[in-house]
Amino acid sequence: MPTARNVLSPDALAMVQTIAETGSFAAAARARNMVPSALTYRVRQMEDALDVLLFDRSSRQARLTAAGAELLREGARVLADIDAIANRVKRVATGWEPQLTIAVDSIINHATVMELCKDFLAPDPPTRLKLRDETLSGTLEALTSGQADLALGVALDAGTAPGLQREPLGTVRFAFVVAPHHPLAREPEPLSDDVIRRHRAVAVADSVQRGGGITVGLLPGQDVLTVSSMPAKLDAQLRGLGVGFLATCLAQPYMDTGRLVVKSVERAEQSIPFSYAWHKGGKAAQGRALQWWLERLKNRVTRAALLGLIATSLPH
Amino acid sequence: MPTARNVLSPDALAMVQTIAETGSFAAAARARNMVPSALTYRVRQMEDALDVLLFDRSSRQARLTAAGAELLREGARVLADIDAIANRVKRVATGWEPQLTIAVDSIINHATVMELCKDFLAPDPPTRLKLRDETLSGTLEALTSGQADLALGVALDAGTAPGLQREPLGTVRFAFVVAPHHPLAREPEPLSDDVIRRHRAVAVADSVQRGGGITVGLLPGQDVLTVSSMPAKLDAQLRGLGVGFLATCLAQPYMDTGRLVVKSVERAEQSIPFSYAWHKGGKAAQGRALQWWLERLKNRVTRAALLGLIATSLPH
DNA sequence: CGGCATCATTCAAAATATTTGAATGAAGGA
DNA sequence: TCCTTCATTCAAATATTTTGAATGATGCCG
Repeated sequence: MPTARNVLSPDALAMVQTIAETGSFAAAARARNMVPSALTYRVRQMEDALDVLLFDRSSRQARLTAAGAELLREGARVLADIDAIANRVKRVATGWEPQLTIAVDSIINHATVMELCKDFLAPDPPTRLKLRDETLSGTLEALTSGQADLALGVALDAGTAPGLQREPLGTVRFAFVVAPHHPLAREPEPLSDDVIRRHRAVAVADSVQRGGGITVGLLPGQDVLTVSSMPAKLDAQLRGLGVGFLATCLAQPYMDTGRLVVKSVERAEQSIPFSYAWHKGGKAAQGRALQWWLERLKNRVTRAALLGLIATSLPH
Repeated sequence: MPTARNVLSPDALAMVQTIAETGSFAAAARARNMVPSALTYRVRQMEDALDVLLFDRSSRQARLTAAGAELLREGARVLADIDAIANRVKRVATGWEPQLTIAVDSIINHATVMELCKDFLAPDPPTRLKLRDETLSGTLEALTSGQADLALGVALDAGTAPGLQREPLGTVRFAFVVAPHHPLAREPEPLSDDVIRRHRAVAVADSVQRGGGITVGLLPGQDVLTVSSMPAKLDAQLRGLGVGFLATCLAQPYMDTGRLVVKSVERAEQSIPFSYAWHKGGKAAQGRALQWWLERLKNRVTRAALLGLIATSLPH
């Protein structure tokens, strides 16, 4: 007793295609190096399993019924799927992961990440790439929760989790900067906490999904404008909507042109080391995609470019 | 020599699923009423065809490799597709079309069409329904060009094509109406062509795809605002953006509340009969979906509702 | 209209593929 | 260490598919 799952093999669907293309059972049998009765037998098997006639045989050449035409149409898509799957399974067996998810902190230079993606994807690897934008403790959490395979831009004091490997990217200096038209621009230095507290701060929202998240650099009782990334924080401060620390590498072009002014403050100035992290496991446990990225991240210039410390010009 | 197209049958994919779910070859064999060696043989066939190991056999229970996991993941979708196709082919064989396309003129009452669609789709027929909005000669052309199976709202003087069947929906009266704040509202009646020509007309664009299309009711040299449907024409005239004829059934609520004013004109007033049309062919050549619609369109109340001559309350 | 080529099918035999069941070696739990 | 249960091997049994000859039907061409 044949069932649909037994007889609707890709080869059977391909046979229906050949019949439609050649116009007759006889021609299709010749094209497939079969004897006509074998082809008749197999079509019958399909018709029995589906309990419908796929072909109208009242004329000399058998013609597709409406049901047969429907099977032809839908079957073409399944055929393409199967061929793609077979190809994909074979390629994954070579050691490449089906997918690699990278959590990218908003401090990380976006253009550099894109350049790396371009290099990775150029030889058409089997691995699909997925980027997730994160901020603050959300970057590491994506990794520890298993939602990401690699995290770029983890602050070194952001806690430690067992089972993770880390390597340093470099250190980012933060400066307290304001727009030149902001009232704080005219205050005598160094600025005290009391003076700063009277003005709105610009803060980046933590992208963490579990727990309360962290806030950085806020003074008690201070008004705050919350944005979703470091570039957005920069923009808000350029517009004089608020004040706060910015990575000097990010703010430097604007400091050079006078659109931002550095103010010295009584608080300790910040200088934070960032790293990248991935799950522990020897080289044998890592897919080739992750190995590719870890290899590229070893490069000193790449690291600096990711932190925006130099212009994007990666070595190959 | 097995190939991917031979061995990646839906039944084989289902077998991989059972192995993953039960956790071992032995349990999967029991679940499928097979002897263990038969299952081993079939897995081997798949592995040979794909030239990859789908299972790691170094432990007591065989475990999926990365390639095997990929096949499991992608295979689930193909399985669902195949089952849906088998179901669909069988239902199409019952006489229902895979798809029915209806061209609906913009004079037709939209809510009534939706009510009919709802009734048609309620018993979950195999036929997919596709509506196309058309205007003027585009409505009939969709039918004659084979892009629609049924046309609702064909003007009776819109030409005849061989091979079509027609039935009347009813007659729509058109009145020349203007917004009360429009300058023409204060002109003495009946309005001559010379007076009308000085004011912008609102015209509906013909949706026809071949040929130049037709324009209705424009005077030579008259300014025109072209919109895409009768409801849009009504809206433009309510806003006093232009003037022209409107179906009285469409304009009546606004005439009653004084938002539109009827003006008598020297030109002959329009009263146009509309019909619906489909391809010639006896009942045996029509799918059951088209038959359903033709049966419903025989009803006198349905016809009036489609022309907006009565409120939408269809008999079942 | 008749003849002929070619179509799809039937049928039984041949060939091939799949399944069975017993035996074996290995993993892993108590 | 012993025992259960795992996956595999192997040859025989069973099932399925293919073959090839014969047949009846369609439809083209002279």
